[in-house]
Amino acid sequence: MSHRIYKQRLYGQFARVAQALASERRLELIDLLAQAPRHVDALAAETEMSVANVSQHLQVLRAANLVETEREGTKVTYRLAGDDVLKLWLTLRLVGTERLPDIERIVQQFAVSGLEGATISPEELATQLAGGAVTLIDVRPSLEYHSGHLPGALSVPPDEMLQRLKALRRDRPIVAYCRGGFCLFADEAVALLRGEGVEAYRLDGGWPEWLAAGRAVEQAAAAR
Amino acid sequence: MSHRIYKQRLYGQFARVAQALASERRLELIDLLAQAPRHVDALAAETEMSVANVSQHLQVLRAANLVETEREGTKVTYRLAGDDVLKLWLTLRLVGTERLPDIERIVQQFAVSGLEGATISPEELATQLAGGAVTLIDVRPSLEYHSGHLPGALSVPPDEMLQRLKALRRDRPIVAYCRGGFCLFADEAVALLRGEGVEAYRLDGGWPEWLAAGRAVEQAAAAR
DNA sequence: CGATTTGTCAATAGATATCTTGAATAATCG
DNA sequence: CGATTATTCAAGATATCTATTGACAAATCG
Repeated sequence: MSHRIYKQRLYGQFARVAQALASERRLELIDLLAQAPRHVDALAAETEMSVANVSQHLQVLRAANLVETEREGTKVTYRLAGDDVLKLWLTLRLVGTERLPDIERIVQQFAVSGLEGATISPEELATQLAGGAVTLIDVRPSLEYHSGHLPGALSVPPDEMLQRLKALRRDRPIVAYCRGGFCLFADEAVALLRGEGVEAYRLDGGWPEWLAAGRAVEQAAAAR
Repeated sequence: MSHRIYKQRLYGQFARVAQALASERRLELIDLLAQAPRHVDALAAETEMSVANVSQHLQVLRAANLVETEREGTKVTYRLAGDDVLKLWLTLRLVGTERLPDIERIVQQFAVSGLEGATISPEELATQLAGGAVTLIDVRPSLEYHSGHLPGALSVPPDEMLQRLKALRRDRPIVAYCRGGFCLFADEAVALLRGEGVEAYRLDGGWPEWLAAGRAVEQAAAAR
């Protein structure tokens, strides 16, 4: 029966995509690339993997066409191949969050305290931004900020958080965002600000979620 | 640095989900369960796998909480654990379709001919159904039809297609749907009808896509 | 040109995953 | 209760995946 052959071939192809995702390490790489395109050595440094190992994992992702490369001199930039890949990663995370109780446990174990009710939805933020009545800060490494950020956001890199937070005007609410659902940078910033009596909120989600939702952004001209 | 530990544990969890999907066989099982809950032996028969092997794959899916089971006497029914799992599978398929050129090639190789422009979008169908001016047929095995189908759809099981199509009234357009994007049952029905001069269309997508879009359905009371 | 930087490739050992086989369990039926 | 049906479990051979090591290639720089 040729129907079987047809289906087997198709499932085999879809499995290629799933197999490419089926590695802790590669998911970490995808998550980083969801923030900004990067060179191989930057990925290696951030993930504490060897360059050779990162390169090998990137080849796997590239074989499934989930990432694209571009050479610039001696360096090679990797980026996600498209919005659909970002969406797949976010959906995978969603399913994990709903299905695996362990995830909730891990999150609670590392959660920053004192943030109850201190979140703001993307819709709310969009409204607030239109009114211009809040200060928005991007709590991610500056490489990521410079690759693209929410409209009007100020950069507060995590490794300079203390100084940068001091320099902010505090006469209106501050909203912080970072890499997304499981990233703690924004939580830390909000906790620090609240500890000093400032009205601060954390955006529900982060850069990738905002991007995937198709909302307005300020983005560096991405070579394509 | 405890951030690293936190991230590694999280990625490890998400990888569990991806690993569960990373098998041709398990994707086929998920695809069948996306149509209707089933017993193990039904899954084995439909996939031409041994019961033991199917059971083993189902255990993997269950370990990742992607499927649920329910015992009924000596039989065990498996079903997808939730809409989020269905959505993940559809998203994975979408990414495959966009990223892997091989898929397009396989589809074209097996495509039913004579169907150019013979598709209708879900939105259009919803409007037509409200007007009651079309005959809607569900071209899937009757087990799947009885588990749930589009409102007002008539069952035309693939193995009785010829007789059932003859019994349809032909004074108004006929719309066929089946298991979804890569299923050929509806295409075959439409091709047969068109060959006899009947105005027939194929719904873009199928049962899982309709369900995932949150549209109205007629569904058997699912034990939960 | 030779040296340097950056990334890829190849080989290998160890760990995981897959499928088959046959035995074990769980519920039902006569 | 023993027999039957439906499913799961355990063991083992085979294949695949992972991380490491060291060699190789490509572009740049002095």
